[in-house]
Amino acid sequence: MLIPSKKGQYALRAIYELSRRKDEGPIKISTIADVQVIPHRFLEVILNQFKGSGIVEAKRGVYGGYSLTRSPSQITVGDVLRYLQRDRDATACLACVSQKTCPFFDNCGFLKLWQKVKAAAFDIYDQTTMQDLLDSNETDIALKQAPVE
Amino acid sequence: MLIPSKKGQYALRAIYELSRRKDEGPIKISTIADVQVIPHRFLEVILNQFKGSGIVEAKRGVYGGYSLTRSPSQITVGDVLRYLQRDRDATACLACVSQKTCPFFDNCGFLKLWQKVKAAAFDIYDQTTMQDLLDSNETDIALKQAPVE
DNA sequence: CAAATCCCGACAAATATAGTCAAGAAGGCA
DNA sequence: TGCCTTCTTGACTATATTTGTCGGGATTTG
Repeated sequence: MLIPSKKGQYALRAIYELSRRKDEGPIKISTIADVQVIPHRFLEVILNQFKGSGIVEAKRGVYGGYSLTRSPSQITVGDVLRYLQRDRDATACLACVSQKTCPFFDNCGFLKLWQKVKAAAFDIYDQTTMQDLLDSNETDIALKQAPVE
Repeated sequence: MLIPSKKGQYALRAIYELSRRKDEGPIKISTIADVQVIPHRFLEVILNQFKGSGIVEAKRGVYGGYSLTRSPSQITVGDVLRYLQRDRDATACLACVSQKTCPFFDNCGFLKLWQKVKAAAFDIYDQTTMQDLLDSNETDIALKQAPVE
């Protein structure tokens, strides 16, 4: 998974939405789900997994919802993706499909290659903050409204 | 898929094996499967998909088997992975999970990010030839036999 | 012709991903 | 207090994808 699964993309979109509205106080799951077109129940599961991540926090009750615990410029795509994967990465060998079933163990000629690629991908993910995404999206919209001909 | 699935890894290992033995004439599927620990029948399917790729060619009959059509230094990991994916990439949007279901179409803030990551990965894959893998593996083995202390 | 080998399409099994549900806990407010 | 709203939790189901298998057919060589 270097281009995230739907779940990963939902997570990012949800956190992106929270970033967009960081000054509106807690945002309800149902609001995020509506705006970002994510199945409500599934988003519950997803956001719940971010408990303890230090990225979001939840509040129950009438004025409850989710909000960010740090500013969008301090949350990277890498943070989000890594957190979503934390248990899997521990066991699974990123190089071969699985260290147990790889017949070459530490002598697999492809291992270094996979590591290089994963590093390259996470270089990019780690350098991209939620704030960057907000900014780049605004630029896009501006360009569309006043296109250069 | 930027770190290849098992199938992709099988394909690479098979072509790697053909590279190692490029001077031995056609190699039987069953030989490749044995050496590289790949399910025989599955490998049949996989190699069959490379028909028309310009990477390998098959010969039937008693002294039949597979062989490369170009030298290992002219086959990149990118060639192999791309060929394996050719039909999928045509329809599926590499950016969102699928263009049809992505609610943001061409306005998805993440699209450029996925493209960047995919490009970074294929930069590496396209620069890595089968010959490179052969060479690097030999170096590894040499280092193990005479480790620097 | 027979034996070896690839070829082909359909099928089956395993795994991963995506999504749902029901009941509970907690916060806010009258 | 009691009620409404919202997150919490864990189990459950459904769907898609990946990984394989099988039987029989086509080719080549001797």
